[in-house]
Amino acid sequence: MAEYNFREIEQKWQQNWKEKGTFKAAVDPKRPKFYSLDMFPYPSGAGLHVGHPLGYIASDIVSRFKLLKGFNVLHPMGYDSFGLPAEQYAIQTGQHPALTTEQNISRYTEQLKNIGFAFDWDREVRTSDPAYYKWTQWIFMQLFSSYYDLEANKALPISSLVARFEQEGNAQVKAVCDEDTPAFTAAQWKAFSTNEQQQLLLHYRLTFLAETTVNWCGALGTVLSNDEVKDGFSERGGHPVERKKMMQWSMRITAYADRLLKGLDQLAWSEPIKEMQRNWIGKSIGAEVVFAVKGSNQKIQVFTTRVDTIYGVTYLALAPESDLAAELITDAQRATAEAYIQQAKNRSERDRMSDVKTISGAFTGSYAINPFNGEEIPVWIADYVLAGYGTGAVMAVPAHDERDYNFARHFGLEIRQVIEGSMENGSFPGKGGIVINSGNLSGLTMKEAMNKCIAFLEEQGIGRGKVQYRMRDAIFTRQRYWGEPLPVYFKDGLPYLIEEKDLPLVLPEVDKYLPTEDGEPPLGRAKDWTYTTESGTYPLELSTMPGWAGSSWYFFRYMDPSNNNSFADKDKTDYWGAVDLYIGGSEHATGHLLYSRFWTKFLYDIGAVSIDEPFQKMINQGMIQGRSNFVYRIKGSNTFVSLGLKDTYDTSAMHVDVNIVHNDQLNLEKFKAWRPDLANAEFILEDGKYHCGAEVEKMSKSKYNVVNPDDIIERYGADTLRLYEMFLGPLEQFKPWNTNGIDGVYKFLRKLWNLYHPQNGAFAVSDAPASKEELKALHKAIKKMEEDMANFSFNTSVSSFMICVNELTSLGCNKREVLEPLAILVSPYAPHIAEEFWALLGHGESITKAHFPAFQEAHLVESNFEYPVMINGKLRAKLDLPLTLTVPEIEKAALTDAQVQKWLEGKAPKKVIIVPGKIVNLVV
RNA sequence: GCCGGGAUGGUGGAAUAGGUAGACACGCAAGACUUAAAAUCUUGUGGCCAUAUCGGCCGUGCGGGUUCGAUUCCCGCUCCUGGUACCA
Repeated sequence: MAEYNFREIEQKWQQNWKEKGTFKAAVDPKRPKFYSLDMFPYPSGAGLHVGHPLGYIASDIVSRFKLLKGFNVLHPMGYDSFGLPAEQYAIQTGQHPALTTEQNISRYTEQLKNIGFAFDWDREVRTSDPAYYKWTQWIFMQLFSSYYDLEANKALPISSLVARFEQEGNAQVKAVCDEDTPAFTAAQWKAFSTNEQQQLLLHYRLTFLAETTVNWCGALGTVLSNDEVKDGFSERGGHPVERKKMMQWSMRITAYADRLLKGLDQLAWSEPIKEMQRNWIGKSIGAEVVFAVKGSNQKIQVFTTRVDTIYGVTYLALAPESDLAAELITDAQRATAEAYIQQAKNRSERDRMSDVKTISGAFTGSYAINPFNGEEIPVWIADYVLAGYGTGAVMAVPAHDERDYNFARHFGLEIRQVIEGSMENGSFPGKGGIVINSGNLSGLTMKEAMNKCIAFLEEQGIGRGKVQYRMRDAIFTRQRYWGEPLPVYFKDGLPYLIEEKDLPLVLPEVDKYLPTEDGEPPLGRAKDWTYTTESGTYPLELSTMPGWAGSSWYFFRYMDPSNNNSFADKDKTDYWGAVDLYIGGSEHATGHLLYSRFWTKFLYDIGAVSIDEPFQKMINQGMIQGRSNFVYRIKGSNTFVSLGLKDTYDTSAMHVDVNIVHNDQLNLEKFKAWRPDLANAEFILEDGKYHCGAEVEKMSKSKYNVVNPDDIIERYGADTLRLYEMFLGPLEQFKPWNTNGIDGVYKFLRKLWNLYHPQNGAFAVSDAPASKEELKALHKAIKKMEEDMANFSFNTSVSSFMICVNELTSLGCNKREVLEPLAILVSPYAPHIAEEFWALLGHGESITKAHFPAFQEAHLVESNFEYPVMINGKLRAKLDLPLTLTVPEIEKAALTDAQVQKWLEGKAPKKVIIVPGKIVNLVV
């Protein structure tokens, strides 16, 4: 083979890996394991673009590096194949989502295989495969059959809870349950009907059916979770979303809030992602205080983080949505207050969010009693109070809270300072100050006052210390077709699990993928969507699971993908353990990454797995943005002006396909062929070239800036694509895609090829021993690669390969002693060409079975160092000196140097700083 | 508003236990090869000044500080970017 023929080489080795099963992983207790995982993709109809493989290439490099280091590597790939786009497409075209999904998966798989990943394809999983979702349904069943025990601080079987109820009722049971769970004795429990008992158990189950306020998206006909809604619009499709009360399945993720929070400390994730999760969980420590209402037996419960400022409370504020607000309105205030509630309700979520500045509210006419000093304080309705957080009521302390302050100023309410400090600039939180004007709390610090207040509240039975979370329980149902059916049937209106032997509950066929005429989800159209038990035939649940169900545990399934008796064999999950490296986008910070942690902790609690955090180390790759190119058309003509001249004409910019532009220069022939109306286009050029304008935008078809990896591979090969994606910049950084530098990487591979093919393209290596310089060039690269692997700094490794190859080329190196380790070194980045070299060098086995070359410091040891000599902070001379010199010897050498003496002008330096092996610095 | 991340040549980027700023690559320019183009190779390439030589000055978003020495540490800003938001 004369030239570097990447097409032939890459096809050959991809075929070889497949035939030999090179990347098959298997449990092997003798070798240390390494689990390298990518966030599996949703197979969209648009196919893979160059942004997708970025993270996969990085994890592939790490995986191949770990193989060379002797690890047993698990590196799988699969598809998150349930989802909205396939269903929307089904609604439009009638094509079954399974078919669309199948086609998209084939396309993705083909594209991925072209890049030469070291995936064990035998372990591929698909969340929409019944053999897979059988176990998603099984996990759901375990959640339904469990409750969270606060004493054991873990999930326990619901049967043990029932046993306790039979013994002692629920008064002493410390478990996570709904706020409105009634108290009952053992005798009462036994007297309840089965229905009543089941109803009560739903208050405790880790997945439960309850009326919840949900994000309803009418256009999509389904409920969405908070993280699927952005600014009042659906994340997919951008349709408006409204708040609506509906019967929904929920997951009691809040039971795990504290463990999810604490677990973060042990994880090697980036600080921003951990911080996002902390904010999302939103733990606040405070107190619940009950205010009596004057002349009524109504009570107002508030949550506050600053109970120490209780003497500064000058009004209470209720959310307009709260039922209590409506009840507390007196006749005198009825007209204005009810009008206000109506007005607040009519304002959409979005209005309320975008318009934060306007202060509005209404007085109810009622007064509450401050339990600490008996003061009467007015009760207001205010839309800055959110129904969904805490109790939907706040105690307002205008002196020490900015929102309360603004509200009080606006409505002329009292502002009473209770923390030492200056009110000159309005309210201040005063967290470090001393409490004043507060009866027996005066003189205490915030912490002391809080403790005293909480003790008082608990003693009086009118409140308690409380931890409040921002995170809500996760809604677990979607009124859609293309998802996992819930393994639940209804008897007397109450949910029951189907039997485990009947799993999987397979998604039924329907005639259309739309809701039924009476508004039921699409499964309402299925024939015989019922479940038969000994006692009769009952309707099955019509909703399906959300997109995050299948992705919350897929990392376990890879360990044992075809097991039909359990979701994964315990011996296997014990061996592979937690993911050692997880690479994916940061957009899943609060969704997928939180749900996966939750399910893993639950599976740990029930003894199904031995780890309680799924992802030990995570790297978030930055998004690849599009880089659009523009041409400038003279208005009303078919003439296009090059970038530099566009302002001398009256032009309008037009997006041009980036695939017919190279290094920002337009290929005129391809441009004319691009669209029929451009066939007779004319150009005004600069220096004979047409320069295009460029801008960074999102990658999108309409902007003609989508770059497909297949095109790059066709032109340069997969090894070039892999190297170039890494060379583009740090993995975690957001960066626009542009192919401007790709030629350099391609050139590098050809130079590398030439090292092994020195004359007339014929392969030849010499067995002569390598020179000192040759070994030095090699070992510099080995050292750099090892360091970079530890820091996930892939771009700098590519540079170091280039330096190494440049040096070896100028040394004319052709020694096996250097070229053999060099092939191993580059093999994680450019596996195809490396395999080819390895075979040419006479090895029968894949290069992935080789050992990473051992770095030898001895090859880098220098005898001399060129000292920079700085005089008054400026570089003035360089001195080549032996590294064995002592500090006084270096000083002497520096001071006698002619160049240095010139700058010293005969004066003796005031100060001499010498760092051996680094620098000489003289101060005059 | 709050919480993160960032700003270095024409471009992507490199260098932080403080120690020669601009590695590597692209682009550009000049040259070689060629009928020509492509490809390839060689040389140069931060800015300004300079008798264009010796060389000098300025330079890592802006303004200060610490230090013999700061892209790196500290203080105060500007801009870009991600997340989140009337969270009590």
